[in-house]
Amino acid sequence: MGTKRLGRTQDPTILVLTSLTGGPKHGYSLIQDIEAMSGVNLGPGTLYGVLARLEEEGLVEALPADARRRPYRITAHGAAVLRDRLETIAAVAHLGLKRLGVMGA
Amino acid sequence: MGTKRLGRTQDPTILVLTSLTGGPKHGYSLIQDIEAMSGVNLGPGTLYGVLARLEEEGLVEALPADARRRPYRITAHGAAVLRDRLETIAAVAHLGLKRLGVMGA
DNA sequence: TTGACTAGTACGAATTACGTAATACACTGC
DNA sequence: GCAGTGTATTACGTAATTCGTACTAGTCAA
Repeated sequence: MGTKRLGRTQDPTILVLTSLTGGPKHGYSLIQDIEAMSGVNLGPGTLYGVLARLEEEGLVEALPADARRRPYRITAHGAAVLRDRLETIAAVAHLGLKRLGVMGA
Repeated sequence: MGTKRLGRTQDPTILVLTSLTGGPKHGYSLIQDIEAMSGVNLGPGTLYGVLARLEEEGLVEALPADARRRPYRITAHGAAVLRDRLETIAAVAHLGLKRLGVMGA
């Protein structure tokens, strides 16, 4: 019951990067922020996996961590890549909403 | 050489459904339309896999096919689910672009 | 010291994405 | 008539990702 899930259509990568545009965050606080801004609840497996890949690709970087928190920040490169992606995504979403007859699209 | 790829961040499901809001299409023409509207080039494996899953979930339905083409149409349920999804996606994209300092966001 | 919340790690399982190859029809040019 | 190009789908294997659950551990309040 509940929400039929339509594939894996959460795009955790984009959600993480977008959340980080609001300032550096550590994993747990990313989970909360993403849930607040999108309703998507990422499990730890997903989140930390995404973070590791993003760091590997230089799209985010780790900041000095204390014992309990490992904060990350989006890099300039990450911001550029994200911007590109978001522009496409926004255009597609806008087109779709318009064709679905949603007002203000 | 091209776009460094950031994980699997293409969301073929959303792309297919959004393309179908422009009217029924068969697989091959979906590939072309999606490429035109988003720059994303879906291989046949991805496209037909997504279509099969969407049909199974009742988000799209097959129309009478001739020998060579199997057209699909988005269902009312599919449209409702998509609309929901696109609204979230648009909101996230808008927020991200705004925070990235993109004009007109 | 029990319980709730914060943080992150470990790990397996199931889905998905994605690419490549193969098949087949239609049409064009030579 | 046949080679080549474009349309259209199926088949298939693999690799990557997502996602859930369970576990560890520190902090803080009652």
